[in-house]
Amino acid sequence: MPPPADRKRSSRTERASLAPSLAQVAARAGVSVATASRVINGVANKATEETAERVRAAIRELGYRPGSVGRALRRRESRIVGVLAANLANPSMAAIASSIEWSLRGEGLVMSLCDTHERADVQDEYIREMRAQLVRAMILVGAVDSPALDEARAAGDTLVFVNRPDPGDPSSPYVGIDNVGAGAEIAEWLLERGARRIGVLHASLDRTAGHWRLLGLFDRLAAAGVDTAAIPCATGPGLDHIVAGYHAMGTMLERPDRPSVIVCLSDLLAYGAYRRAREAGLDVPGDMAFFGFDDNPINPWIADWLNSVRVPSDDFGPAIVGMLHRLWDGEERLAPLLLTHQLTIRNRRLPGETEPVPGR
Amino acid sequence: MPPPADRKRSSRTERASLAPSLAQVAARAGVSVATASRVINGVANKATEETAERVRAAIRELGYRPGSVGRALRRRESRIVGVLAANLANPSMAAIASSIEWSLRGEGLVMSLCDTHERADVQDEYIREMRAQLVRAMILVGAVDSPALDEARAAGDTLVFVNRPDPGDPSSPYVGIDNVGAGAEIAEWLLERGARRIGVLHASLDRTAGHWRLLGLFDRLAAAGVDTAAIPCATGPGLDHIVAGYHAMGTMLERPDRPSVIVCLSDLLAYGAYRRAREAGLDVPGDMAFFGFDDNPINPWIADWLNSVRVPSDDFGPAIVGMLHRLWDGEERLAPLLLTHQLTIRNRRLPGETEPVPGR
DNA sequence: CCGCCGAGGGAAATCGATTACCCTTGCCGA
DNA sequence: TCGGCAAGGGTAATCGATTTCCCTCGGCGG
Repeated sequence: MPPPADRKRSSRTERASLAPSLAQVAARAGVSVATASRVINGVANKATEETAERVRAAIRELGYRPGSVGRALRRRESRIVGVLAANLANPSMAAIASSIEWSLRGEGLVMSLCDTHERADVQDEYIREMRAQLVRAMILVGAVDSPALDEARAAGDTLVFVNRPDPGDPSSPYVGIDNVGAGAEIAEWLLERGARRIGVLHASLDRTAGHWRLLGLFDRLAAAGVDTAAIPCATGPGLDHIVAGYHAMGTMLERPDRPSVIVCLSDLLAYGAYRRAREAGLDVPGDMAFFGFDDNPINPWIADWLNSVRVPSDDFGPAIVGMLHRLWDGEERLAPLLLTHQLTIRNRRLPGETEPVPGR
Repeated sequence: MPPPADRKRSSRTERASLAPSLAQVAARAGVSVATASRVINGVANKATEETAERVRAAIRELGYRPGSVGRALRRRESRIVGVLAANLANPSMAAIASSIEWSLRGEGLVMSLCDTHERADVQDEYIREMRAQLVRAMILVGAVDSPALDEARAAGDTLVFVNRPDPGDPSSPYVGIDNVGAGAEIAEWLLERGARRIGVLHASLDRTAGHWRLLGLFDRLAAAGVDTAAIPCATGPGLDHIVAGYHAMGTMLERPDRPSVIVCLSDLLAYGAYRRAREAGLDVPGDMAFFGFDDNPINPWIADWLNSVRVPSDDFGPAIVGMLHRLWDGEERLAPLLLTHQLTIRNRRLPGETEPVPGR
């Protein structure tokens, strides 16, 4: 609640022309506002074709467009969909947001985009504001646990969780990729190639996609008899994955058993690690191979040293909108929707490893 | 106007709990809605401290928050600011959008983000929708000429143009960088180094930042006696700068007088060109030096071959919000606000050029 | 001829917050 | 003592669109 609120915007209130209202349309067409409204909304058996045409003509002549605010007030639901992203600086989240925006537009909806910066208090503030806007749904791309989130869930708001399941209720609608499976695929590839000296770089593992990616990676390796406890892991401080990757790589390079394959739990970590490795005089990918996750669209252009798991950013929008429709249609328990990822290998050679195991 | 409109959302209308209204707060505090409203908005001399405290207590107990929709309807102005970006897939625009979002949040405003895809019809649709939402302002990051834009300007809406001036009125409020100056700085650097074999890659030059960058570059070169008409320029089709850069580079490589320095009018063009050059067997930056514009934040990490002009993305939000306040305060003719860019040189060596001219 | 039904359409309530306008009380100066 | 004024607060209009009632008119079956 902003206590004083600046009230000095008066000079600007004198807008040149106000948008025409439904009342003006009705007057011009010689009908009541009720009838005009019904024509606009296509209510059947409520107007002669001739009447309807008069209304439509008036709309055209005045350049009328229904005011979203009045409509939202009455319907108790606006045409806005709130999208709360944990970190817009991450290009993969930005790409997902962009995909969502485009799909919403196809439905006549508008995206309101917020960056929670992974902070519960900021997320709370935005959730409350979105609810005050009577948004039609909220899409949380990387949600954190917070009181307002609980309120929204309890109030029966339409919520879709993306990339990270609802921290407060695992059964909430979810769209993402199979992070465990993706981790396992990298493990599989490394096993086939006989990679031994593996290292892992990660940022926060608390409730993040990274947690599951690591799980899938290690489970598959362990199942093949690898002692995963002996695999060196490094991390770095901070929310910025690039910087974290840079520092984590610094730690990794100090180890006596320096790995030759670095699996980074996100592309950004790999970017930071890449620079650190090169500063240390290493040749990439000659001396060290890298794996990432997300497969940023720029990788094929300027980072062909990076193998990664492609996340189908463009599929998120349609998938999420589809899920929204099913929720609005009253479907209750929606199974998590896992989009298909794809292991993208740009660099097959592993530095200084034993010979590849012949194809099975 | 969507003709039929699906009316099947009934099952979902049964929200569990409705948000409390001002009337409920007033009732609980034992005052009228008018008084409650005035307490909330901090109207002076309209309530005893004791009364005000009762209202505040009721607000706390009910968890009340003013509904933005009712307020917007009455005030004829919502707390939303529409941001229309020409291309969100471009990380530099996404970074600017992110900066704007963060600054708006500091003002208690909410960003509604739209991607116009450089299309006038999409921009029109969004502008009309934003106006129907009674947005407090619209920020156009790369506007194109369109009818609805004219309407908005004529109606006296608060508009701020970013990166690309208002195509319909050069005197509209503008925030950007000095593209001409930035182009000139690159020219200056090239002249100092004695670079001769220069090539230029560009996408559309129609009313874009690239147009001014090229102008600054060529003017400065021409002033130093270089025959700019002889400088090879190449372009590629499409809206995606990366792909355009890739194809443009293909064209450039076919020329007999292959340049050794490529100035790309955006970083993305450089990314595409980089891959094409490497596919042709060139070593970058050994065989070919690259200049870009925007200086994507990931450059220092994974693209240290690229010299670029840093655009201060983080400064856009504060600058734009500052401009909004001056507009709301009634200031009329705001001079264009040019943020300070910076030439970032990561690679000083020019391949196969004559010796650098000794420092002047 | 009566009752009923459907089509066509209008009047007014409604959503939630703001605000113009009005009323009362107490105090102070003339 | 009276007028005026400021503080404190309530009533109701208002913003724009939707929607619930309600009314009228024709036609049709009984």
